[in-house]
Amino acid sequence: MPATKQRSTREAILDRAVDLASEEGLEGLTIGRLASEMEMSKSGLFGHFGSKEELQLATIEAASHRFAEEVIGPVGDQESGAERLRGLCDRYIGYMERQVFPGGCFWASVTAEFDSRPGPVRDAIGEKVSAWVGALEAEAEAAGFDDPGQLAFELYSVAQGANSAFQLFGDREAFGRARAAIARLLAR
Amino acid sequence: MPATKQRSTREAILDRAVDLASEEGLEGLTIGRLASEMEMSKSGLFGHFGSKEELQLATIEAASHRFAEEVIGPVGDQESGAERLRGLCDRYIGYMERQVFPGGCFWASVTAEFDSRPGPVRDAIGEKVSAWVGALEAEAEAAGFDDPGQLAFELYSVAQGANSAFQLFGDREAFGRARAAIARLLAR
DNA sequence: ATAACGTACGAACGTTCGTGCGATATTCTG
DNA sequence: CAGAATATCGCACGAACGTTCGTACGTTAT
Repeated sequence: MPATKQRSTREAILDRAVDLASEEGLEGLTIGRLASEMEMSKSGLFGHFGSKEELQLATIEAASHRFAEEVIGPVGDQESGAERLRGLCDRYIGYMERQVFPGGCFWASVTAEFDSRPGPVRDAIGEKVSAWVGALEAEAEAAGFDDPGQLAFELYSVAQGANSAFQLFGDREAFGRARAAIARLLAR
Repeated sequence: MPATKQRSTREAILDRAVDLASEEGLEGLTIGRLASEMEMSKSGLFGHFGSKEELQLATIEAASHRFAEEVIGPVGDQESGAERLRGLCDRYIGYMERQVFPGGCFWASVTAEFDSRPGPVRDAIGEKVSAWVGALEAEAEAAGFDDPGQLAFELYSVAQGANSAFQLFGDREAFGRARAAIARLLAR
C-alpha cells in the first residue's frame, strides 16, 4: 500500500511542520531542520512538496485541520446561535490556554509574519482567518446580536490579546481576563 | 565632528532598520539588505553594531523612541486620568491607522516573531510592551476605574485586533470598530 | 521476467547569511 | 602640520539556505 505509506509520511512531516512553524514562523520553518527532526534527508522530504512555498501552504492546511478539530468540531452538537457561540469562544480560549500549537496560536504567528508579504501564502492565511472570524460572526447573527461584525471583531481581538500576553509574558491570568471580557460582550 | 557624523549615520541606519523590521521582522532584517538600501558596504554598516543581535536591540530602541514620539509625547499636556487615557487610545489607534511603521504596529510584528525565542531580544521587546500596557493601566487607575489591569488588557487587545485586521485584509473599518469598542470601555 | 513507479538517498549547485581582517580614506586632536 | 582616531571599504570565510541531479531500493503491473 504505497499510497498509504506516502500519505502517512507526508502527514507525519506536516504534523511536525505545524508545531515548528508555530514557534519559528513559516519562514523559519526550514527544510533542513525539518528533515533532520524527521530523520530524513532534505531531498527526500523536499520531494513530498516540490517547493518551500508548497510546504508552507500544506502546513497552513494541516494547521487548519487541527484548529477545526480542536475548536470547531467539539461544538458541532450545540445548537446554533447563542449557545454555540459561547461554546466556540470557550474552545477558542481553551485552545490557546492548553497550547494546541507549542508556539501559541498558529494564526497569530503566521498572520504577523506574512501580513506584509503579498502572495499565495498570505492569501491562504487570510482565507483561513477570514473563515474563522466569519464563523464567529455567523453565530453572532444567529444569536440575534444587532452588530455581529462588531461582536466578532471584539471576540477575535480579545482572544488575540490573551494569546499575545501569554506567549510574551507567560501571563496565564490573561485567559481569565479574556473570559471575563467575552462574558461581558456576550451578555449585552 | 566625528561623533555627530557617526551618530547621524547610525541613526539613519536605524531609521531604515525600524521600517524594514516592521515589514520583514527582526530576523528578516538582514545586514546585507539594509546595507544595500543605505548604499553602504555590509562591513561598514556592520561596524556600527558589532553583531546582528546588537542591531536588533538598537532597532527596538529606535522603534520605541518613534512610538513614544508619535503616541505618548502628544498627550503630555493633557491632564492625567480619564482625559489622558482617552488621548493615549486615540493616538494609539491613529498610529496604526496612518502606519507610522510601514508594516503596521512594530510591536505586534516583533512580539509574534520572538515570543517563542527566549533571549535578550525577546526580553527587550517584553520590557517595551510591558511599559506601554503599564502606562495604559496607570492612567486607568488615575482615572478611577475599578479594574485598571482588565481595562488596559482590553484596550491593548482591541488595538491589536484592529492592527491585525488592517494589515491582513486592508480593512480600514477595523479602526472604526476599535474606536467604538474603546469608547464603550471608557464609558463604563 | 521485466517494466514502471513511488520513495528515499547523498552530493552538489548557486546564493545569502553573519562575521572577521586588513587597507584606505576621512576627520579630530595636539 | 603630524599623528591618532574613526569610518568605511573590499574581500574572504564557513555555514545554512532552497533546489536539482543521478541513483538505488522496494513494490506493483504487465
